Amino acid sequence: MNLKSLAKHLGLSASTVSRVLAGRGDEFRISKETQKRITEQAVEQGVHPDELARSLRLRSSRTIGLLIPDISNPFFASLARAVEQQARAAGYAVLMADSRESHEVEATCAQVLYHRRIDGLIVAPVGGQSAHLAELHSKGLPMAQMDRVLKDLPIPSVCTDNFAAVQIAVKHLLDQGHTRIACVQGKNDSSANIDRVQSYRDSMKEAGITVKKDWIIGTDYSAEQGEVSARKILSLKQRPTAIIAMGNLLALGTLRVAQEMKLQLPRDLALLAFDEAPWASLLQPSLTTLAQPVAEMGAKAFNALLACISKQEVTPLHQVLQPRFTMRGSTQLH
Amino acid sequence: MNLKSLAKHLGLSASTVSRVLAGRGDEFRISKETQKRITEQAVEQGVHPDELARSLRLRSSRTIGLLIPDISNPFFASLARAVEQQARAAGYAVLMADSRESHEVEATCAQVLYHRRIDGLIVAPVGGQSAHLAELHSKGLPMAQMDRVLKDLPIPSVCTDNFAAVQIAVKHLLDQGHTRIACVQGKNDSSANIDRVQSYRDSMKEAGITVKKDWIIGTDYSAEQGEVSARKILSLKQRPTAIIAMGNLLALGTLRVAQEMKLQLPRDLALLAFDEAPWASLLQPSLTTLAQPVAEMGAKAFNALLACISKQEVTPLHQVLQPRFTMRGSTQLH
DNA sequence: GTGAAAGCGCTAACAT
DNA sequence: ATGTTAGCGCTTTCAC
Repeated sequence: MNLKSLAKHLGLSASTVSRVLAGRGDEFRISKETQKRITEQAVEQGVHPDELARSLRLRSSRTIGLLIPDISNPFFASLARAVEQQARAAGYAVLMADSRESHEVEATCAQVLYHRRIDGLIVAPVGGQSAHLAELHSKGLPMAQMDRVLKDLPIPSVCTDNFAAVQIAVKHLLDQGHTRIACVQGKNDSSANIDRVQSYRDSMKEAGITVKKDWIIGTDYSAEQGEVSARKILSLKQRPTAIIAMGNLLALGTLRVAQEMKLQLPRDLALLAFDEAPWASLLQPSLTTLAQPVAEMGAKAFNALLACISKQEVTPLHQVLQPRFTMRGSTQLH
Repeated sequence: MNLKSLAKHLGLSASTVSRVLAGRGDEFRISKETQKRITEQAVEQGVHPDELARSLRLRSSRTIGLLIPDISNPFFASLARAVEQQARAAGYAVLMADSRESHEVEATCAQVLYHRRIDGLIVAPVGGQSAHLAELHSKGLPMAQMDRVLKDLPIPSVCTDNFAAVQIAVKHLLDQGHTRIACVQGKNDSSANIDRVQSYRDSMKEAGITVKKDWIIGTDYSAEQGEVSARKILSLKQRPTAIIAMGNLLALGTLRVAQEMKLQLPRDLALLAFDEAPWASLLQPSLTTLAQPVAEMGAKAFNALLACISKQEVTPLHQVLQPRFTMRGSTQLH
């Protein structure tokens, strides 16, 4: 049952029905009586305008794309949730795609979404390459970036202050007397990771400590890779006494190795990790974390996108949110 | 740039271009030369048929809806990932919505998706109420259910064998000498929870143990609720010696309380939980789990939906997958 | 081998 | 205060 047949059934034109159903009856001075007739019948027959047809006609689908590298990572899952909630509240639907940390998948997904006429795209880019996204942006697709930022593109972004976060982390570890501090890093061309590692280098240099090249290891954000990296780091002759894990799954991988090697935290090894997780406080000892404000990040990214869609200026173009540091037992002998 | 303007640019009709771009050039005996001209120009100009317009014309959007109660729960996040992957491989896009465990939100989301002309809907229902979903189903919307099943609806479903899972769990705990076994349950009108609790009751009865009513507590699947429930259970005068948590977050909540009360696992309390999680093996002691085959569940749900969409019979209507039991330290004194 | 025309269901400009 | 018409971009029937 569609709008046109409802119109016929009521002896009215499709336009009139359309106007009333769009809630613009008064605006077009449709008589109260007609309005009532239409609304009542529409409810009774369960008639709603077909969104597909509307989208085509209005040149706007009120749908956004959400492109994420790994929805099974709790950090991104929470981010996705925040975006979806904001979007729904604003009357937008969300086409979700998981790029699986692959540039190729990211590129094809973005294309597919684009051809489905999304009004805008929120992306947590895989990182490293930006041409495929730049192309869509130059074709006029409104976009916003979250978490990871392709800085060569003039696309609004929202991310955590990764510099500040790692500064806090390193300072904390130095305060605890550590000097051999290592990093289990994530995807090494993702902006988040680049910033984190750079901040680590800066902070270490400032403290007068030479960072050995074996102290920064890792290729992606998975628990498996965390294990591999941690195993390398903890097998060094001069074993580091502290590790900063650049993601919650990396921390898990690192912990697995620490247990396997029977290292006692924080005595034999201090561990500090990005991302708050419900299990962080439950480990023995509990895990010191750098929480990223996910809900805020998701919401701000959506708002930035909304601004782009309505051709407004987004200022600042790149928003940086403060992390929350929670000191727990994994780094602190009390 | 669209198909029509490309046609004009080539001095051809839109029909011809459409046919070639749909890969049906040979079928319509379009000359090889024309085909080549079209394909080349299309690539060069980056022309792709507008999916919105196609959907309208073809009466199929090649989009499915995915309605989930809480995407930030790792179990559902993994499920969503599996569905999205299958869908993409089959050329479908996924409109994702999070019902936040609310019937109202679920109902509105389902409506919204329906009016966006999704070809089908995969839902992990909040549970308890089914009328809002039944309505859409009776309107002809192909549907499939995952994890939780509304058994009064003739809609295909895929879920874990919750009966078998809890049977294994209870048997294991009995074998360890426990008799006062309690449940931290999830949403008590979700089918998964109902089955799990029923199986618990059956198994206990079979073992000749009377289940006290204080032994089954809980209202939803969150860590917070897990805490509340566990606190009640562990404050009973005759404290249960074992707890089965019906979800991974519930287990976390329970653990929090156990730590707070300085209970030593498994000596003072045995804990066994649904859902495998990357942190399960890392806790001290590690957590005994009942893993659900999420990837398989997501894939099978999508396949069932696909069958519905193409009007095929789905048999069996309700698929039940076997859980994987992993015995770890939280239930076992060695 | 290719094109013209109709129509998917809607909305907006232009009637009256 | 409401209707008629055109058109969003595509596919398909029918025509030549």
